[in-house]
Amino acid sequence: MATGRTHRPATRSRGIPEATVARLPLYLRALTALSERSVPTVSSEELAAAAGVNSAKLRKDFSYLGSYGTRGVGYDVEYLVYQISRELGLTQDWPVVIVGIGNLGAALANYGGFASRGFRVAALIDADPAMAGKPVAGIPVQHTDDLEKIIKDNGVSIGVIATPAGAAQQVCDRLVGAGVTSILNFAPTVLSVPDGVDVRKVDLSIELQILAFHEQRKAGEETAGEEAVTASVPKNTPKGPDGDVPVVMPA
Amino acid sequence: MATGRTHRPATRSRGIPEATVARLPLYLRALTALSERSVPTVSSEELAAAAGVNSAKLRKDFSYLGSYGTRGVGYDVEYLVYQISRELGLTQDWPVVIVGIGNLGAALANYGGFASRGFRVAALIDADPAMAGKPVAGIPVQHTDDLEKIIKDNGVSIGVIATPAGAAQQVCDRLVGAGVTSILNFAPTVLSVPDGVDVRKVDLSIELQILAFHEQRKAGEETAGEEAVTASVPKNTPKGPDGDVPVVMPA
DNA sequence: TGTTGTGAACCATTTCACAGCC
DNA sequence: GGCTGTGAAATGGTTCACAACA
Repeated sequence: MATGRTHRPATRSRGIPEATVARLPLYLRALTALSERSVPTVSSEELAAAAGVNSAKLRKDFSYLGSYGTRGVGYDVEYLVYQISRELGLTQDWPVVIVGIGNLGAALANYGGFASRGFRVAALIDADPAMAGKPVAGIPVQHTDDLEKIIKDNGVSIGVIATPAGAAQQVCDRLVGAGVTSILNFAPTVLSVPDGVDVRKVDLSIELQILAFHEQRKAGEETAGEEAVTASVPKNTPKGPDGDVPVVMPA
Repeated sequence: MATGRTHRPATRSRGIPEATVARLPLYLRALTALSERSVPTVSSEELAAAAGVNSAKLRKDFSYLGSYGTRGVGYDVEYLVYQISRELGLTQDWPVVIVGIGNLGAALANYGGFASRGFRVAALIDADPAMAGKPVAGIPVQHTDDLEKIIKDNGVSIGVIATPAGAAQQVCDRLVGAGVTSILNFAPTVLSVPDGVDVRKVDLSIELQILAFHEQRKAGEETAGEEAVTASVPKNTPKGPDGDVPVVMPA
């Protein structure tokens, strides 16, 4: 969902399909759980079940990374955890700033899973002078005036926008101007960014509307007499990696 | 079970592609903004720009809904707003419950865009007895014990899960048992649900990891020639080839 | 034997390009 | 002349099915 032309045409063998990239975090999470239970190896079938995908897809996904499995046996859990982490760039530290410390921004700052995987909240930024200095999740909020300096001092390349929609584009422009090249946008707006900058968006309202669409169709289904089909609707939204079937996961 | 011969006859005529459905909310938002500015008509080019897609895609998307445009002129804004709203099921009221009123759940409850389009927060539910009765966003929190009753009394078919990961599956099971057929999951877990139940997930950590992947790639771009780590690397070595820092994540 | 890795078939989505209509 | 609506081509992603191999 990057905007416009992102990075490079040089379609090297190094090119991992976007759909695969989007599933790697899912595999990683399932693998981490296995690792914590000291499970040494896992088959594609088991891991796929834990990640909620089918095994053929998982094997194909892994084949883009290399041949990390052992035929007749499966995959070494620790080894895969490391390889996927490395592929995702999680073996390095990613300082992140959150801009807009309202309800949502504060919730994000407090979100634990944030820090756990190489991401570190380097700074919180808000436009309200009254918030300046107040600690949220143990981190003092800084004023928007210092945005550029904060970005540069901390070497931030990933920014999270949790401002109201009206402020989002302006904040985005400043982040990009200061050197941020990846943005996670929670504001309900389409952001416009130059080439080379990635934007991903998270939008509650859109997700609900998509659910409503399917919900409405389910309701109308009983009355639609012509279809003999339908023991199951095309559930499951093949948009990203889907949340669908199985299982597990502690903490 | 998902593995059985699932030869499902494709749902024809009424079948709007999932990718199109996922973009309708985007179009709707852009159209609503135009409507508020009293713009009477838009071309596919203009609307596409506002929604952040290209115009061919937009026209193709609209063609699945019907022929709502006028050649040589464009689309009537009000008319399209209505058609898309109807298609998405937003002309009816959708009572929603939020389960798990922590930082995130409270932020969601306070989120304005929620109520704006047919979605109404019918109840807030939390497992902590100490929260019971306390108002969040003007709505009193109710205890999990009453979950089933709340769902039924309010005719809720959409549930939002904002609990810790460990509680999510159990909450999900109870929601589904009580009649919920669409779930928006904020907990970092793969939920298992029966056929006919839709799950969409929103996962901050996954989004960041996807960004990190691209970010890493950008960084490696200038200094090309990344060495290929491949099958020649001995397995069972959770250590990188060279001095790479192997970060195996903690909880 | 059991399970991976992968061509090849299949399916979905995007993009192109232009005919059709205002 | 301008803009929509849509076949057809191109691209991207998923699933099948089986050979390779520890």
